[in-house]
Amino acid sequence: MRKMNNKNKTFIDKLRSSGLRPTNQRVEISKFLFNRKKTFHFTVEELKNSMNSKRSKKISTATFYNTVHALKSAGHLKEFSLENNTSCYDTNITSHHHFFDDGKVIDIKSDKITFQKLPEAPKGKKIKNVEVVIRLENNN
Amino acid sequence: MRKMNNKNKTFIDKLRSSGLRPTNQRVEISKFLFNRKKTFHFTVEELKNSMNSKRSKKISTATFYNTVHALKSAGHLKEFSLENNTSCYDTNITSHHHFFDDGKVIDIKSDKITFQKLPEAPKGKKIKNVEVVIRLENNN
DNA sequence: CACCTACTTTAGAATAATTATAAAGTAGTT
DNA sequence: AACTACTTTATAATTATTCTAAAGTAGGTG
Repeated sequence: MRKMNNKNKTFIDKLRSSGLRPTNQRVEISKFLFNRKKTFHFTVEELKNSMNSKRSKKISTATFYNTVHALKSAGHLKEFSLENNTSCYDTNITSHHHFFDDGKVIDIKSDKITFQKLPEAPKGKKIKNVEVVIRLENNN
Repeated sequence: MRKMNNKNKTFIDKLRSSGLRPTNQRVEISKFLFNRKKTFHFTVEELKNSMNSKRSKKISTATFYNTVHALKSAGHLKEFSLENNTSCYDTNITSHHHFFDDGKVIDIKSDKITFQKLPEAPKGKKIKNVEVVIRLENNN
């Protein structure tokens, strides 16, 4: 018997409306990612480990990559690069900035940073977005 | 006979004063990186290819990685991550920002961006640096 | 419902960037 | 000239990610 509850409906709709078939794996991953209060930062490897450690039937690595890319393309995830050259994803897709604190990533709400001066885009180009990273270190 | 000119002296001193033995490979790489007017952005792979294509005696990949890391640790290079998860290095070590334009990186002088508002660092932490990336796209 | 087809998932191989290893070479000191 | 610690090198190993091609499934269609 297939599990199904009213939570799933939300994610099935979310997937469908993005042109993605709501397969079991995609629904499970969506539920894991989006069914939470706080925004969530993760690498694909971390996502895979957290989910699969709780599951008897594992989801394959390729599916995690496929699904995360699909969700990103659909605009449900934001991607950014960490120092150590791995892709990190963020369930907070609103425009915002980040603290980087030794591998840990903390969101900064967009309105916490405002600019006095910004450069013009080179000729023929325009600004797509502005992203600020504030690197932290320990006091003293 | 060992090649030696007054340019080399500069880089030998630069290496020595950073606690790095001025080996031939390191001097050559330093000369290639720092003996130019404009600042230079590169990945290790690019550096290796540009230098080795002109050389009969090739420098090994590991040495390029070792030397770039050593120069970075000594504060002569800045590192940043590209979208495609490769490390990019910058010979401009002064505080500054970047335009990212489809893989191409363009420096933005520090004084071209000023802040009206910046968030406070979390308790026990302080701000190490603030880095802005302005992503560009084509007009229209 | 039975079937069809395009989209998905999967295990495993392939790739790319980087790091580790350990043997041979070299700088700088004695 | 000899010594020793630091470097370089080729090669293997590792890590993150993508590719491949075969097996599975969603969502029509009749």
